[in-house]
Amino acid sequence: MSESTAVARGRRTSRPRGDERERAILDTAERLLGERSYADVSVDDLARGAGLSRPTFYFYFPSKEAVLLALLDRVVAEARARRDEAVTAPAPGVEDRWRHVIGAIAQPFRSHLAVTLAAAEARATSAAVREVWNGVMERFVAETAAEIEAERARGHAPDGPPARDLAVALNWMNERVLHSAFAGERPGLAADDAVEVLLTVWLRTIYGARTP
Amino acid sequence: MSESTAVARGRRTSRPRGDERERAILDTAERLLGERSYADVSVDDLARGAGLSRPTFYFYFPSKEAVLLALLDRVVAEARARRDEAVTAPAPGVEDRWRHVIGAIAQPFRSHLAVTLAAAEARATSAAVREVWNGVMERFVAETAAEIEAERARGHAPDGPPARDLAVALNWMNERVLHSAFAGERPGLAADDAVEVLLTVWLRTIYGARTP
DNA sequence: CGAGTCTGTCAACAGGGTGTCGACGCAGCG
DNA sequence: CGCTGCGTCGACACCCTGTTGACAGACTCG
Repeated sequence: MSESTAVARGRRTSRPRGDERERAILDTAERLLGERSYADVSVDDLARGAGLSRPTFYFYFPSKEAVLLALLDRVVAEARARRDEAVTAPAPGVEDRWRHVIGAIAQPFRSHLAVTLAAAEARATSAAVREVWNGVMERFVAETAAEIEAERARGHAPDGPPARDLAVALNWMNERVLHSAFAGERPGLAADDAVEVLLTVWLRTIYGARTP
Repeated sequence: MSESTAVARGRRTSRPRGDERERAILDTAERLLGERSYADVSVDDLARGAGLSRPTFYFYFPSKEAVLLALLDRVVAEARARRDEAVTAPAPGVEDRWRHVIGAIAQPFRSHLAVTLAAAEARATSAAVREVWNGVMERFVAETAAEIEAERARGHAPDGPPARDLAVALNWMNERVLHSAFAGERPGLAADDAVEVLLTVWLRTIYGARTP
């Protein structure tokens, strides 16, 4: 897991060639995934798109899945970074804080729509993708749970089910609702409205009422 | 869409044979899907499991997908029926009513776990499965929205975002959380706790507080 | 400066899946 | 009794994946 960053191919005295082609594959993948589904993009498409033969593709990546994982890693890392930013940034109030956290996570997935949708599709069959994805969710859940507990400790949020259980429900909700909004699924929310609706559910669930 | 029921194969003077084999394929599918993933079950497995050759399988079903749709139709129909029951059944209070509705929908999907997980997997690639699934969700959402509006009209539920938007978020949440609970994904809730946690989110979201 | 080694490349193959075609047997029916 | 059509399957065409083995060019080190 977390291939891409781990693939620090050793000494590269004067061989920019390899990196270029790896890049070309990655770029081709993101482009093609914008046009058709993950299942409909073959290794051959990726190779040809990057100007090489299929066997040569396998020199750079062990599979189509690995390409997606590399792409996904970048998006996931960005989402994590944005969330951290939003959490530490000063906010005028509790409501705005949560709004920014939810929006910060959503933003990278929205702007890399092709990768997001491909990952959601591949997750159904690829254990590796599922692992990365659930790892991200796990972290969001743990952080959310801690934040809810802090609010309860401060006396701002009422008691109720275990904070972690609520965090699980809320984070999975966000994942599913944002996915359906981004993919234009029906039933679904408009992508621009989604964060505000989700925020309402979060606030009411955590604080027992919209205005804590 | 909705193949199975529509496949009322015409006059069958004395040919119970065909129905038996169709049944055998369906049974084999549900059994095999309990053992491995949808992707790992081939048409050949289905055919052999039902005691026929691959080409003969195609006499009964146009594809593996069609078999899953037939299986899914039954589960979906049951979920719809259970929900209708729960809605009309007398309930001691508002909270119990919602609890029974959520639980009623969850139950058939839980007891036909293999089909549920296979459908979730296939939805990623099959437009037909997605259509059936989203059709079910659409109906649940519409009904939920109407129920929320009724509660608002009665003065029991506070105003807020459009009822339909909340209904979309809540129903997708249930779908995703129940799926992860049933599949044993992490992060996830214990299958037995899930309904109660979801109920809390529903009540707080709809009524603004746990106890309306 | 030439032998060795490493990166990069691809034609050809093996294997497994899907869906189709054409032949064939075996009912019931006129 | 011979026709019609359901049910059946062997064999085929096709597409996709991942591997093998041979080979070219460049750097590198004695």
